[in-house]
Amino acid sequence: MASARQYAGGANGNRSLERGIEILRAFRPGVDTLGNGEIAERTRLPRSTVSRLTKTLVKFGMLDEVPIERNYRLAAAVLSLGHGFRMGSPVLKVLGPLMRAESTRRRLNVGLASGDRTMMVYLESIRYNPRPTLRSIVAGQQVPMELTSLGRAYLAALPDAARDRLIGQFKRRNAAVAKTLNADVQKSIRAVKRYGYCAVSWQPGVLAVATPIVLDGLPVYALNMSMQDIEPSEALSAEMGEYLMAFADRCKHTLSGPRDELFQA
Amino acid sequence: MASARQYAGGANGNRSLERGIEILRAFRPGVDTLGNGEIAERTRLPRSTVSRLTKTLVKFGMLDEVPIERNYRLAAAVLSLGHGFRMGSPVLKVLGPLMRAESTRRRLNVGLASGDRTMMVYLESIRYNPRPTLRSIVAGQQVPMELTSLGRAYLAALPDAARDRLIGQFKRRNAAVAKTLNADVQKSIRAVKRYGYCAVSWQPGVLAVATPIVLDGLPVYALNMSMQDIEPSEALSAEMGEYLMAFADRCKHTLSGPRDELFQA
DNA sequence: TCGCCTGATTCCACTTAGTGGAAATCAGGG
DNA sequence: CCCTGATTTCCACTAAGTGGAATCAGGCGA
Repeated sequence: MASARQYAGGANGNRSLERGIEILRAFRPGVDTLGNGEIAERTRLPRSTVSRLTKTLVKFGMLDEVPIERNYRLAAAVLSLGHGFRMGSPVLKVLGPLMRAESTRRRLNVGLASGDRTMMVYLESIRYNPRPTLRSIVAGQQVPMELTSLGRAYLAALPDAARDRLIGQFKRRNAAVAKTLNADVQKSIRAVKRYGYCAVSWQPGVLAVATPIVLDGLPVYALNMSMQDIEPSEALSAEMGEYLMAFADRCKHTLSGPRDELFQA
Repeated sequence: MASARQYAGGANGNRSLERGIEILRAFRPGVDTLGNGEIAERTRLPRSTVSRLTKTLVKFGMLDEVPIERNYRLAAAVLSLGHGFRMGSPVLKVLGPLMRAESTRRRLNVGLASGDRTMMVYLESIRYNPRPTLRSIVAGQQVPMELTSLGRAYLAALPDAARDRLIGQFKRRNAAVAKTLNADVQKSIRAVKRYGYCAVSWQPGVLAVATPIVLDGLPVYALNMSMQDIEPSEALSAEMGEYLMAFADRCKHTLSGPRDELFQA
């Protein structure tokens, strides 16, 4: 007898699809391959259900089987989707070239990100290096929202309800440091509201500043600049903040110019 | 009364999940945003069903709503998945650095791709340019399997059944040129089997050569080299073929060395 | 080599979750 | 303000999905 608890089905969504997506999301950087058992544990789904869903995901190209180890890894189709996302993003289309030029001009890293649950996802992260061949561009990398300037700038621009919901999740996730962390987050958010940007050094020797980009009818983005192998200081923060705000102004100007292009092909 | 035709459900898969994935796949480069109506047309699904599934996809971060136009676009989470795929790919982990070095050394484009349905998907495409700042790396781009050296090398290495299924799809898709195209494809496949690689010029002024990479327990990959703004010729094909085969040998050697690393973290 | 043992897959009766046509709602333009 | 075209919600229906139990496969130790 199925003891299944109710799923508020009907018009509210689709349970199987939700579960399938959760399975895909169980594959994060660091966990390259997962077997049905591990997936079942992580997603807290019955094993038979997982078995069926992974089969479907394989059939539709989202997962590859690794028969030798009886497990799965993400398949090439997810990369196409990611590429589609980047190509379809009007903001990236406009800001990408500007960001690359600015990275070279200022000799620092420039990034554009948006939120996904409790993480920030880089649409593009341009890693500056004095040697041109060592510069690189990364897309899709995740960084924690509550610990980074990027995430805090994003939070500052979010509608109150959404922000509060997220902050609740940070607390639940890491109750130990919730107090002090929350204070830091609030401070950054106030900084964004007052000065337009916030500065955070969450990795030793790295200083980052970030500012939100808000466009009507589009998700909130955050733009950052960062340098590594430096000594974080007030003065440096202020200087990078200047650069960032000047750049963000140019970005917003460019974005608001041919606004139609944002929504047309 | 639901006139729904049977879906061979049960152990064979999950219909809702299939449909949800098809909706995501409807967003291809070129179609940045889609409304529920267009999605319904393209996927041939009932509108109410699409409405429910898109709602779920939004809730789980795979789609963003564009309320102003009442439609959807791919969301940041798909980019994370793509990044996860790249980070989790043991082959790319090993070959990426080699490919970048080889691109610089030989002054040409180097790419690694795998198949997704009837398209090839670049895990990495390194675009050589004399000016280092203009070099770029792209991931996730799709190119047609039957028209490219990449795709034909891939086909040549596929198990017979899978290859025949795909060739059937090419024919169905474009019955007009099926004859001549099929001959070309077969010729390329024979070239791969005889010489290890095939050469194709499917874009004017661009010549590409490709060879398959087959590893036990992993999907088939194809490695290519290409040059643009040149005059395709037999001699050039042969030269690039030499380079490619030499490089592929090094790749295979590197891959088979620490084989464990392919499957371990 | 053989048989245990762990984990994946398939089976199957149950019923909930999903379906799709129709009605209601919404947004936008004339 | 009403009309129009599209989208969302409603709702009765039942097929599709579910999950526990049985079966199967494959690796390991004896």
